[in-house]
Amino acid sequence: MLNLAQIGQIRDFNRQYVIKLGVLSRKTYQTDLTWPQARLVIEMGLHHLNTPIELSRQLNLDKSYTSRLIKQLVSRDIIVKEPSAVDARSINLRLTPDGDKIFQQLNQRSNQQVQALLSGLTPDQQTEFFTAIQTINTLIFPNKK
Amino acid sequence: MLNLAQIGQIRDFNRQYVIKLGVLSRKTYQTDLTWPQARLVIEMGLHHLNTPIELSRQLNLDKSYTSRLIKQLVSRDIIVKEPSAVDARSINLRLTPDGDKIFQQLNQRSNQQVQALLSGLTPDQQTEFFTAIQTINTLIFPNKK
DNA sequence: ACTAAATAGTGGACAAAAGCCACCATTCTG
DNA sequence: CAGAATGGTGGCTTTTGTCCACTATTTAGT
Repeated sequence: MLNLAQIGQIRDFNRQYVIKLGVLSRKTYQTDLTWPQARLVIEMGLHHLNTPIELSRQLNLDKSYTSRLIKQLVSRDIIVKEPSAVDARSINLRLTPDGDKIFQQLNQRSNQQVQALLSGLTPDQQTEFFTAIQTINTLIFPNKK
Repeated sequence: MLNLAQIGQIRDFNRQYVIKLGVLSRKTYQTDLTWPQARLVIEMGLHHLNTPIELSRQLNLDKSYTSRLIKQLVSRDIIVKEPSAVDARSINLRLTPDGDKIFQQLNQRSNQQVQALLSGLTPDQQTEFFTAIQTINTLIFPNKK
């Protein structure tokens, strides 16, 4: 078991890391999207989540809020709604070509942000960083394919 | 240099970790504080930041917003303002005895949350986790005492 | 097959969180 | 000593998020 000083260090790290990532990533890069809108688009493009309920669960957002965000994106021709073939209560969402362009843009800039974050490190240090992330990932989020 | 797949894994981790910590930590445990208020109290208790400007910088909050949060905490006798001896523009903040109790409570529960997060791991895995956090910490936040 | 519970989505109303701007007072800098 | 920078505050607005109620469908139990 870890002692209190160690727990404290973990919490310190957590606070700092969250703030740092928040600052870095809350940018939406000339896409005219708000940050929550961009989160939806990124999840759709990256993980191919295509129902409102999946998105709201993944992003931990209220489903009515999610519904409104989707509505905003639909009205801007970034995503489209289609009826679900398997569940009449549900809908399938799809990025439009415009939406996909926006996703590509967000995705590319996000990659650049991470690279910038690591740009002060040597290649060896970057690998060390990556390995540590993998370690934490498998320990904390074990149920991943 | 890391390749795109690795960058992608890091970003995946970042997103998940931020969401997880957000969910876990946004609780203020019967303290009747809002989350931003609690953040201020924790920073004060933990790092002894005692001016509004330090707090706003550390938490990355707008200074007018910070000012309002402080006002709320003062009105609830959780912190007090005192004139600064060294800079007449500034103020010193201090937790009242009540405020300190609240801090202790928040702090203890936050520790328990981290412990709960790690409770599914063996002691060896917990140590592995801690080491990985330390690695990332020193790589990303090198300028720490 | 039938009913009750659970689930997906929506909208109204509202609260919480945060940002922008202008301003004052003080301190720092050249 | 003038001008720039800094710390703090308040007005005002926007963004973000929550709660609740409701409809339509699907699932589970019997």
